[in-house]
Amino acid sequence: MAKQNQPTQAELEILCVIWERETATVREIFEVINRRKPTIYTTVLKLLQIMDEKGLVERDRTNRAHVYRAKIKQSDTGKQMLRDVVQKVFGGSALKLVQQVLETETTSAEDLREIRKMIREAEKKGESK
Amino acid sequence: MAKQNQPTQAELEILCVIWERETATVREIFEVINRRKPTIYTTVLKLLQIMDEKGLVERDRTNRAHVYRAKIKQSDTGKQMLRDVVQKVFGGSALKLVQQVLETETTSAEDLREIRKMIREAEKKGESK
DNA sequence: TGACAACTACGAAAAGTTTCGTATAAAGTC
DNA sequence: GACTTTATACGAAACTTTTCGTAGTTGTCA
Repeated sequence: MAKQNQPTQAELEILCVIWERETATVREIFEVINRRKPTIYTTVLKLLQIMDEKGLVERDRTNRAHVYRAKIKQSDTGKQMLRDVVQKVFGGSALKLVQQVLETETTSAEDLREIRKMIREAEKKGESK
Repeated sequence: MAKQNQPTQAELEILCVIWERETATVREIFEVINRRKPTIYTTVLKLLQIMDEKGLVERDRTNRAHVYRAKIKQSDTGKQMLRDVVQKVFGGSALKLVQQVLETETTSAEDLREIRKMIREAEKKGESK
């Protein structure tokens, strides 16, 4: 089932790192995060333990250094967060949101082509209904 | 100047209501929010006072019931939030985000046409550089 | 004017999140 | 084997955010 367990800010930071590399140990995650923002090792560790309890990640304890893996998908998390943003600040309009993104983020030519393609598909889907 | 003062969850909830009606009293905001989630009047009041201090809203105190108005724009807040989401869960790719939105939210035919237009513009902008 | 209703102010409790220190165990090194 | 390094566990402090109760003020109306 779905979750009411959305990750907090710090948890998201950590999930990010895990998502990028499929699997990670505390030390690996710590290295990355510590580079961006000086942090203490056990803080990351503790957070991961909490995330484990919450079911956001799972861990393989066979080796001394436990290996973590995300239990929630990046795309689901993104979906949820976007749903929130659309709802709260774009009054439910996906259009306005996309508009905002295209204005704000620099988007490469390939990406734009890609988005075009997606729109075609979305239109097709719409017609068939 | 820009702000590091992003609204918290509850504050956003309130901002939403204000954005929708330009201007609002505590009672009006309370009514709306209380409908969604039973709340106590003074909780909303307190939050608004805090938001005032933070500069998220401003208030006209001439009448007994103060009239609040958002001091940060909905679009700026949206921008900021999207920047976060793009960064954190879509690895900085606006494409992936748009993709997600088009898959998730139902988007009307007109909206799709509109998005198309925006892409043309984005492409033009890209070329000119 | 007196009683009541609707407001603001605000401190402090409660809840949620993040950070940090200490204890303890396993691995590696000389 | 003793020493150093690198792990996990975990409680509790520190912060942040949200909720709530109480006090005091102002307007209304009979």
